[in-house]
Amino acid sequence: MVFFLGDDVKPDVERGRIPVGEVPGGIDLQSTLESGQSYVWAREDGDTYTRTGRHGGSAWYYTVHADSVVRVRQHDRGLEWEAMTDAVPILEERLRLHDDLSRIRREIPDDPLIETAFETYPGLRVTTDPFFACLISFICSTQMRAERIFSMQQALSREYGMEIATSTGTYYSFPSPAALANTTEDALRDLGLGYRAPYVIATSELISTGELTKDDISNSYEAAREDLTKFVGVGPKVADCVCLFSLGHLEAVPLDTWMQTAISEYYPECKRESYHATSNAIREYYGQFAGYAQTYAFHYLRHHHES
DNA sequence: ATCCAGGATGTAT
DNA sequence: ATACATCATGGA
Repeated sequence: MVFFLGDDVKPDVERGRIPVGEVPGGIDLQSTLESGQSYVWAREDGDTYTRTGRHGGSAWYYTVHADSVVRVRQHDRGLEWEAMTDAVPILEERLRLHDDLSRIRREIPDDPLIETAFETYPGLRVTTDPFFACLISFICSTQMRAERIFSMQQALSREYGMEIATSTGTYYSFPSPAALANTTEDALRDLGLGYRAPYVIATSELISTGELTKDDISNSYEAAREDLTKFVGVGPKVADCVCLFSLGHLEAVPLDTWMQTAISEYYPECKRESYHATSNAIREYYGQFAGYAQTYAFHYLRHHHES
C-alpha cells in the first residue's frame, strides 16, 4: 500500500500490515529479534539486547535491506511495517514467516526442555540474515555475550556502513566486504573486536577479492559447513550458525557452551568426544528441524538458568 | 583481583 | 584426529 503525499511529491514511505492469521504459529518479534541469532536488527529505543530494555513489545525494529530502511513492529500479535519499498517479501524471507511453527514443534521430540521452551516463547522464529553480515556477526561472537556482539555490529555499521537519513532517523547499513577489507586491525580493535579483528579483515578480503564467496559454498548442509570453515575465524560452531541463520539449513545445531551444557543435562546419551560426533547425535535426536529446537532451547536456557 | 563470555587458531603429538 | 596454550575486551 502506498500513501501519496501530493501530486508532485514522490512517495518515500510505504506501509503495510501482516495479520497474525497469515503467519502460521504466529510471531513474537522481540523474542525473534533479540534471542541472539540475529545482530542486524535494532530497536529504535536503543535498548536492543540490553538488560534493562525488556519492554520492546511494541517498539519499532529496523534493519537496512539492499539500501532500503525496513521498520517493523508488533501489532496486535501481527506485524506493522514501514519501508522505502514493499517490505512484505523481505519480511517473509528474513523472519521466515512461512515456517509453520505448529508443524515444526510436532516434528521435534516433545521432551521437557523443548516443551517448556515452546510454551514460554510462542512465536519465536529462526531468522535469515544476509550472508556477509551473518558471517561477520558470528566471527565476532566467539567468547562474547550477546549484548556485546550486538554492540560490535552496531559499531561496524556506524563506522563502515552506508548512512541513510530519513524522516524517522539516521540509519546505517551493514558494511560491504570491501569496506571491512580496507580498514586496519587497530581500527577494529578500537571498536572492541579484540583478537577477532584480523579474522574479520581476512575473511572480508577473501570475499571482496572473490577468492572465496557465498557462491563457493555448497548447497547441502554438511558440505556447506565444511566449506565455511575456510573463512578465517570460522570453526564448526560459527559455521553451524551461518548454516542455520543465513543459509536456511534448519537441521544445523550450533553447539555453543549453552547447548553443550544442555546436552550434558538433558541429553547425556548424545554426548560424544568431538563436536562433529555430538552434532550428529543431537541432530539425529531432534530431527529435520533441529535448528529450531536449538534456537528455542538456547533462548530459554539463556534467560532461565540457575544463579 | 579473578573469572568468564554463543570458540578459533597455531603448534605439537 | 586430538590436546594444549593463547588469543582481547569488558562486566560481574
